[in-house]
Amino acid sequence: MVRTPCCEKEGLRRGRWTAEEDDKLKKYIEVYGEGSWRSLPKNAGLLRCGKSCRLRWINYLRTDLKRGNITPQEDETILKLHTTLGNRWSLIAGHLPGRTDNEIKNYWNSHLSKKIYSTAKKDAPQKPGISKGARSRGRPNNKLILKKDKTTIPKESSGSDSIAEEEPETTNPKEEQATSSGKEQSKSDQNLTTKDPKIEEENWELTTDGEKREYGVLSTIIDSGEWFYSAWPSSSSLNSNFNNEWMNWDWEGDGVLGQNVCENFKEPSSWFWANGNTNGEGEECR
DNA sequence: AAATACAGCAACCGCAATCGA
DNA sequence: GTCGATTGCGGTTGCTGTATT
Repeated sequence: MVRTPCCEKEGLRRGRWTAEEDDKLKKYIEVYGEGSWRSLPKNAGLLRCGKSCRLRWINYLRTDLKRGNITPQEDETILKLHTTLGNRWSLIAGHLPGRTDNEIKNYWNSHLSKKIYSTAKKDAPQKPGISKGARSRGRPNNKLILKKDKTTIPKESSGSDSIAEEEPETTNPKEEQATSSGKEQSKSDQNLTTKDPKIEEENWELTTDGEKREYGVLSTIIDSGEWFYSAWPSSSSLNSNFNNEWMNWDWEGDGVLGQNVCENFKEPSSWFWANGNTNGEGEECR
């Protein structure tokens, strides 16, 4: 089936919007309301694609938008939500009134991902053969990964939100970027030439002495029985205490999947992040 | 001062989901 | 149930301003 273009491209303007165009769009929507994006440009006297009009309105012209820099509180909220939601920017934006998914996505890509990535790189033990300069403009897959074999798969979970979010191993940067949302998961599934891994996910509440501190997602690969934990602590620390067993977190980046190096891995009951503030420990298990 | 590199972000593109006839 | 149109989302591109050499 041939895709129908969202609008005819001929004669339409592209690129940055002018103040005049903004004004036309704003006035039209104020009178007639949002929607009917396909017919809107013609009716409003704009030489733009309807899709472009919608984007411009949603991201910049809406009156309920909050302008200005992301605050430290918002920064922290984005980090925490990204831990559990992944790259589902619209969902994250839903928790930040006045912010748009595009804004948050840009902020993540230009600020937070770098911040986290540099912390991980600095703190994590270096693997031989990892080229530090290998990553250029690509987006890192900055997620902590914990792997374990089938014998220790926990049976119970504290949540049931099933989100296909993670692929266990990808070396293609393009694939790595597409693993963070359910939608993108299905997208990349379509592109896989090998067997698709079926992943079951469980939300875990990370606590210390009954105090809720953080969330993460425990993903189990059904076929292989492998499982791994994916989360970002707000501290970006690479260590965690797991039933008093110190674990060494590695990170997935530059196409390298990290591994857990501790023995005696037990079913989790309580967690806390060793972020250097909440405790003074943080030794790695080697 | 000019050239180059880099960072930030607005906008575009393609795909999937949803809607409605 | 099917199919085309529309909408929404997330990845990516490329322009622009700023920093560095």
